[in-house]
Amino acid sequence: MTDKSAADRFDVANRMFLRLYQASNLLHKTGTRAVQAYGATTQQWAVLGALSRPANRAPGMTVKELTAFLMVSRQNLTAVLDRLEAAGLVERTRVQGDGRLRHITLTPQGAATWAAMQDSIRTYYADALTGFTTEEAVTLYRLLDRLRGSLNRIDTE
Amino acid sequence: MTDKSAADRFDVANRMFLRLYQASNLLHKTGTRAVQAYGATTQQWAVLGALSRPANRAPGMTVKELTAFLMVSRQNLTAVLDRLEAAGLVERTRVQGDGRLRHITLTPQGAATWAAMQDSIRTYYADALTGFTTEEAVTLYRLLDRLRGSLNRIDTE
DNA sequence: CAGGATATAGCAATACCTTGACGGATAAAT
DNA sequence: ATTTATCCGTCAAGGTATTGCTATATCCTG
Repeated sequence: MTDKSAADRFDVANRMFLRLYQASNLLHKTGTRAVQAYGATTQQWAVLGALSRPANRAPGMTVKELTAFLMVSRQNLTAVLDRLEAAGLVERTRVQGDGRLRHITLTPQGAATWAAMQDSIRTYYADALTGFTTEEAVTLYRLLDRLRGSLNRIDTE
Repeated sequence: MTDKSAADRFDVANRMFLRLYQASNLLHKTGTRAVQAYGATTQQWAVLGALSRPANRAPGMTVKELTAFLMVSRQNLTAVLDRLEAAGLVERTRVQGDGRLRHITLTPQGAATWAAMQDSIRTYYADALTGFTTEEAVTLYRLLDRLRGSLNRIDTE
């Protein structure tokens, strides 16, 4: 029956989005606790992680690139960067050739902090994925990636 | 090799949590936009949804039950309930037999608003799950449910 | 060179989320 | 009956997230 399957789909969506909401809140709660010894939060962790990737390590990333990568608003990211800059973990430098841009780079202290955080992050990931096979984790990643894609489509329409 | 699979697992976890972070932000952004005509947000939507379930419709839910259901702090929920109460959508009433408790119930206006929101919610769910089979949505729900469980275990340890 | 698009930045308003601490009212246990 | 525990609200501080508006550069195109 079409009615029944439509009702099922609605019910599944309802439960799924509630779990997404709960899991996200728990991620920030437990994740921030995992790195609080370094004075960081999950969002700051995400920014440091983005900047520490080999391809972005040397040249840094512009604010625009960071907002595109993390999918957050510029106004929100500015505040996070302010805190990271105040903590001495990140630096904003003007770009030669295009004065509008500022490249966000890790400071030596930021790189050291990121390196020091790795053990805690490893432990956190291991704890969070207890009971998950790597294949299941990959499946979850792919489904979340597609959901992100469809939500992003809704957003930019 | 143990090293290789451990590195893979770390990498998968890293990508998966970034997608969770992004999808969650997009959920609140696009979801709130979907119900903003009713003056609601995704969190208020979640509260109204909890209260409108048949089992909880008549007696209402205590603050403690709501915080357990939504997995948010009491202090946070109080503010959300204040806004819903100010909007006339929910009511706090003292419970006979146990004066410590307050039952949160939908007002007639709250029930009407919830009913009116259903079309927008249906459309939103359909849009968000475009490209997903119902089976895939179920798989995502189950994986998120397990992730929520393991994060909750981390939280309460 | 003028005009439009881009990039950064600040300010304001609103809402959500956490932790911690304090207090009042009520109920349960000793 | 006194102590202990539970439920709820409040105040405070810190951080994250959105939208909307304004401003200041800079770059590119016509």
